[in-house]
Amino acid sequence: MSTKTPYDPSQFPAFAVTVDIVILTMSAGALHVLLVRRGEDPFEDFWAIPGGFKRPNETLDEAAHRELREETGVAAPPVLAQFGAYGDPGRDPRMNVVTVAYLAVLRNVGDIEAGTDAADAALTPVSDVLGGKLRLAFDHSGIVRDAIERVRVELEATGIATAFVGQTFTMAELRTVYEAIWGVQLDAANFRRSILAEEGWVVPTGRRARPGTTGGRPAELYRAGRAWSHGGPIHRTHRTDER
Amino acid sequence: MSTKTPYDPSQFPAFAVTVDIVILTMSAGALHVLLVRRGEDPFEDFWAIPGGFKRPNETLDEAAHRELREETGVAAPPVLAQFGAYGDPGRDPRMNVVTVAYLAVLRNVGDIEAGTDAADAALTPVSDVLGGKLRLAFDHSGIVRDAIERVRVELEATGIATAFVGQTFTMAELRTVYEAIWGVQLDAANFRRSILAEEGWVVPTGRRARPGTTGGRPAELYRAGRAWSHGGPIHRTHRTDER
DNA sequence: CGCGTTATTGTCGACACGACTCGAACTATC
DNA sequence: GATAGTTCGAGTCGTGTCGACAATAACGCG
Repeated sequence: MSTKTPYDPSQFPAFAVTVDIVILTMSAGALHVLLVRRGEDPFEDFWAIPGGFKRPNETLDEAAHRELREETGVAAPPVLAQFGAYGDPGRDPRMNVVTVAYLAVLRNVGDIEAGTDAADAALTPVSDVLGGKLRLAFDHSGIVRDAIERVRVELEATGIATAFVGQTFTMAELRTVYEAIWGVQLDAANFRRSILAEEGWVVPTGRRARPGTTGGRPAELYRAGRAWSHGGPIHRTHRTDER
Repeated sequence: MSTKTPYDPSQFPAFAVTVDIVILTMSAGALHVLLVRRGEDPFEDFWAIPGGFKRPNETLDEAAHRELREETGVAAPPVLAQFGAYGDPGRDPRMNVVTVAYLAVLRNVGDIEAGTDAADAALTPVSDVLGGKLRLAFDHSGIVRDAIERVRVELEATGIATAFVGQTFTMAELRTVYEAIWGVQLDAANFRRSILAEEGWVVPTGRRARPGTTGGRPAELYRAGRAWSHGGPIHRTHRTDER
C-alpha cells in the first residue's frame, strides 16, 4: 500500500549472478548452438550452455566477453547481446542464482574448435533442443528457446544476418541464413533484389566465388556494409514449416 | 583456454538483486512514466523508478508483480515484461547490485493514484527524461531510455497499443498512442483501414462515444480482440519529429 | 560442343499504402 | 431552426512493393 517496502534493505538476500551465453553459428546449412558437457554434480553429464560467475569489478557485457573468450578463444564476435535474465527459485539446487543470458553469433566453426576442448564441447543443431530431443541442464533448454526467438526477431529488424556468414559471401549463403533461422523458402531472385535495394548494406567486391562441384554460374561476392536498425529488407510474411 | 574456469565456484561473489519497473501510461496525449522521489541517502531527493529487492522464494516475474502492486495497487496490468538487466560496478555506491528491469503499461492514471502517495510519486512526461531535462537516480535515466526504445519496437511487432487505452476506445484514441510513442502524424483514414484490416484484432461494440465539447460526429467504440505476435498492421515508415 | 546446374536479369499482376476528397453526424452560436 | 464548425467514416486513385514465374548468362563435365 505505502511506498515503504516491508522488507528490510539492510538485510538484503544474497544471490550469485552468472552470465550464460547461447553461442550460435551456421554449420552445413543449419543453425547450431555450442554446448558443453557438465562434469560436476548438479546435472552431471548433461549438456549445458557455457557461462560463469560475474565478478564485482566488471560489467555484465565485460563478463560475457570474458566468458566467451575463455570458452572459444574468440575476442571480437560479430554479435554479443544480452537478451534475458532468469532467476526462478530452485533453478540451481545449490544456491540462489540469477543468470543474465547473452546471445553470441560466430562466423564459422573454425573459431570455436581452436579454443575449446573437443571432448567437452560440441556444436548441436538447434532443432534437437527445440524439438525436445536433447534436454539441457538447469533451465537452459528454455534459455536456448528464448535465444532462438530473439534471433528470429532480430533477423527481421536488424542486420544480424551478416554475422552468420564470412567476411565475403554470396547471395545464396546469405539467403541460407534466413531460410535456416525462419524455416522458410525464399525466392532467390526476389531475395537478391530486396537485399540490393537496401542501399549500402552489402557492398559488391567485384570478385566471384568459384562454383561448387555441381557446376553452375559463379556467384558474385559481397561484403557487409553498414548495419541498419529499423526495417530490414527481408520481411517475414509467408511461413511454411514453422516450429 | 580450457573449459575449466580459473574462478573458484565455491567462493562466488555475492550480489543484491533488485527488480525495477518502468511504468508507462498515456496522459493528456503524451507518454508518461511513474517516478518516485527518493528519501534515503544515495541520490536523496532524486527521482527514480520504483523497485525493490528480489526475494529468494519468488521468481523475477513474481517480484515485478509484487513491486508493482505495492507501488500502485494494480494487480493485473495489461503488460508487464522484462526487458533488460543492469549490473555495472558502482551503479549503486553502497554495494554490488544487479537489477532486472521490467516494462509495465497501465491503462489510465486513476489506477496509479489509488495505491501510491501523491507526495512521493508523480507522472512525468518521458520527453523530460529523454531530453535530459530531468536526471534520475543511479542509472535509471538509461533504463528509462531503453524501455522507451523497447516499447517503440513492440508497438510495431505486437498488439501492445491496446494496453495504453481503456477497455473500450475509439480509433482516434488508439491512433494517439502510435503518434505519441513514435512522434509521428498518421492519417486518420488510412490508420482506420489498416487497423480494421487485421481481422479480429479490434472488435466493434456497436456503441458510440459521445462527441466532445467541440462537436463532431460520434466515433464508434471498439474493444481489444486477440493480440498478434508478428507483423502488426501499423508500420513505422515515415518519421517526422524523431528524437 | 551439348547438357545440367546455378546465378542473375526481366516481366507482370496483385496488393498495400499514402495523399486526397466527400459525405455523415454531432455541437454551438446566432 | 438555419448555418458554420468539427470530427468521424467511407471512397478514389496513383505509386511502389512484393511474390510468382520466365528468360538469359556463366560455369563444369562428359
